[in-house]
Amino acid sequence: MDKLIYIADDDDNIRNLLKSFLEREEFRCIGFPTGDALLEQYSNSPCDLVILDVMMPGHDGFYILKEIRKSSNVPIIMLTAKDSDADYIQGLDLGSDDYFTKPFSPVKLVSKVKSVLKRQEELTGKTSAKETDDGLISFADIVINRKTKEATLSGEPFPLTPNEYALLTYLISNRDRAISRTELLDKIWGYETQVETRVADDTVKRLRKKISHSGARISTIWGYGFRLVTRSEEDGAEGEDSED
Amino acid sequence: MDKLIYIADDDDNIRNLLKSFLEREEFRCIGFPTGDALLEQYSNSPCDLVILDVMMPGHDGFYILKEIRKSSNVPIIMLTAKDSDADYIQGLDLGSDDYFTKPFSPVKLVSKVKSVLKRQEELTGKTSAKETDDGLISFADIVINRKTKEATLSGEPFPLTPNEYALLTYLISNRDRAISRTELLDKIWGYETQVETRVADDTVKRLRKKISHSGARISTIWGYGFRLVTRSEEDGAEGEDSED
DNA sequence: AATCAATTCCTCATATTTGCACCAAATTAA
DNA sequence: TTAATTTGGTGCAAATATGAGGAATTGATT
Repeated sequence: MDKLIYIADDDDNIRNLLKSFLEREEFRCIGFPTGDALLEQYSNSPCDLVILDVMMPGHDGFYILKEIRKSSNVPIIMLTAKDSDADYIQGLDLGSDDYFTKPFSPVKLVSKVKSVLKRQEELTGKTSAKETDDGLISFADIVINRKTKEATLSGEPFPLTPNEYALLTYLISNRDRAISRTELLDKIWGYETQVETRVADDTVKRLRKKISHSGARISTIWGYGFRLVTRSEEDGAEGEDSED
Repeated sequence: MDKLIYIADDDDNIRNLLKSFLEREEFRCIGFPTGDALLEQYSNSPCDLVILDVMMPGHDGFYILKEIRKSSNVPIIMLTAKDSDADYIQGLDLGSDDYFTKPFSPVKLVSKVKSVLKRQEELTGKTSAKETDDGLISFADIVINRKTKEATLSGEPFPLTPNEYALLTYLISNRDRAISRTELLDKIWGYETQVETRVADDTVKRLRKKISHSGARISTIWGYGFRLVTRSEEDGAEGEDSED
């Protein structure tokens, strides 16, 4: 996973507690005794998630939150001691942020961190190129909106099932290479699922039918997997390098 | 300030240039590679100002301008590559608020954006797509007052239960994206893990019934979750939901 | 205790998606 | 060429997702 988390809390105990729990889950953590210190570090070198206590020496957590929000949409989890703070937070339009009221369960916080990061990844995806930071990715005349989970073909709505959506998004994000069946099964169906190898072919088949009138085509790499190509460059390169 | 600006330009460089300049001034920006993509997004979730390039793949900026003007008086700034009066006049007659000829100064564009928005605010009071300073957020003909926790529909009082209120508020403040069930459970019910429950569906069900006579609709993203859209433009695009 | 509103749970009906079997077609190897 | 393997298409059944109605539960108030 390898995500970097900044934690600001003036209480050493809480900071270290959080660190140990998060590091046990393979997160990298840096703690700060004040929000200002965190902010300073963040502006030099951003991280993947921020945990902010509300009450701290110097500027309070709300101030730091606002400052970070001026330049970043990094997920932020607030820690509050008082219920009144919690009320206040709920009144805010916090967007994708979360809050915890002390005392809280470190286990729950960790799982919250995980789910927040997962959600973030869902939205942002890890696309090589072409991704416009507004959540749109496209290939030929197909545009996928990661935010609304909608796809369009030449501007027309283009209904996709969940699996088809995941497959097409993955293909588009990896347009520059061929993808093996096993990789598709891993990434889209997950490691655990016990399904036939041919299920990927099934979804490819259905997706092919749907995009048959588009400028995109899923070419077969015989004995290996698939690759997304534009219809104009019909004969995509066959056997690329790595196989597995 | 917190205004939302949509930009349509097929040139990634220009789009990103504008975005960075505008975001530096605290505007929120979403870029689109085509006017059609912008139009689609706008109809689902309006913004406070639109910047349109004239020459784009698909429908050109003037067409998009006309389409937007059919339903909205949002300020629109046109970008044109040609320094011809025809463009200027045509643009003005169609109801654009201003135009810039490429190459233009980003600084000037930003100041124009500011002045146009200021004028707009003086004219229409507060018609921001986002939260206004007095704690009001709105969508279609629904207005929610976060301070008093009251809602109105077309000005009429609109009773909501606590869960319905939380759900609707969350949907409205995340109008630009689809929201998964697990996120709703997480945010509104506070469930950490994926419990097998359909409480979210239940509340969605009841909320749908209540807003059935409003301009808003909760569309289902099959296999994923929900998203708030306006009822008026589920028009041309029929199956505009049920995609994932 | 009785009542009421809000929420959750349950069941059923329906629609959609997905996995798989089976066979045909394509590709490779011999 | 033939045989073995891989891939693609059709159709169907199982699994899953959704929505509606209403019953059960909770919690507050009388």
